[in-house]
Amino acid sequence: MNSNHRFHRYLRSRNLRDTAERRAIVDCIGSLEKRHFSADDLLAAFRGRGAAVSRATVYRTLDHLVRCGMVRRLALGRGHSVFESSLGRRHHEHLACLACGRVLEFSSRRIRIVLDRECRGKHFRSQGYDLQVLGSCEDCAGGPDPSRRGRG
Amino acid sequence: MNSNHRFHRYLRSRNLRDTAERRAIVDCIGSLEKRHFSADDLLAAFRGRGAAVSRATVYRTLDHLVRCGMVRRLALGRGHSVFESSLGRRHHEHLACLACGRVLEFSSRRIRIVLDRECRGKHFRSQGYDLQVLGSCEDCAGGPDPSRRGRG
DNA sequence: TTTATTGCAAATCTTTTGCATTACA
DNA sequence: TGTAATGCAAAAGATTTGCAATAAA
Repeated sequence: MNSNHRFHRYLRSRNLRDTAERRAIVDCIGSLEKRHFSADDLLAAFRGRGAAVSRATVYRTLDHLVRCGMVRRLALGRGHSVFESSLGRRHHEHLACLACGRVLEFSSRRIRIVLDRECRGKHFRSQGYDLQVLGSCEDCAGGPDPSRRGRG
Repeated sequence: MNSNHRFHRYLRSRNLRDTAERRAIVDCIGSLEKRHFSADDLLAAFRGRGAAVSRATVYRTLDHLVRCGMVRRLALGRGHSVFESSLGRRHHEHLACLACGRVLEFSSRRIRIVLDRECRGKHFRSQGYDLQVLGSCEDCAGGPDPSRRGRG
């Protein structure tokens, strides 16, 4: 498995251990239907399949996955992190509907170019970026309810 | 005061009340030295000047200010919101240094154009957007975590 | 007078942490 | 065997909420 192999290399390079729990979490993320998920969604998915991993381990493993670039941590919700598997996906931006929670995506080479130039000019070393447009999608066009921000 | 007047109009249009606490909070934000502040920074500023407003009221008022566009809620920190007064400022992007917390800013017409086009194409009604590049600033070069990490 | 707002404290919610136990390497 | 990882429960934060008292309109 590609993802397991990549994680394995990361763990090994840092003298971390390749545990059953960590592998299970990577697998579980790979099989989630939702592209964007919270730590709690992961826990729920585990419960759903009978398996079990502690909440603490989920958080600790997500940190590793973010650190090694296999998962992105997004700022879509409020009060909690929203994650996204970035395996085999090019960087992309988000259009998040505040009314129904739907998240559309798009990718723009032009934006990447602008940012690269900006960072270079300011001698800023980028480790990645996040861009989200908040508003309402086509279906919710009527009247978005801005008080209902969260749950990505 | 321009900002008080704008807030006043917003309150009035919604049948909300123009209280001393709300006015004090708007004033306090206007006099903060920090451009980016947390709810707690605001509370501290109040304590510093002898005045007092409850934590709950600060949160409730910040919500209103965000709703009426006088304050932006940023996703710079983790676990808490960072706010920024948007009065009299054009939209801008952030380069946030993970090591020292410094936040550089820049503005790009080109990015706005890309986003406008994208939203139009997807019939998405934008209410605003947030773009932040995370990484390390010139002074902190090397970063908090000098591990391998590419892609900007 | 009517009803939104305030302050307080308790409640929520998400994430982190200390520690004894378990299990990779 | 040595040490990192796990699970649990407690802790830590940030934010929200119920409610009685207060104050705009």
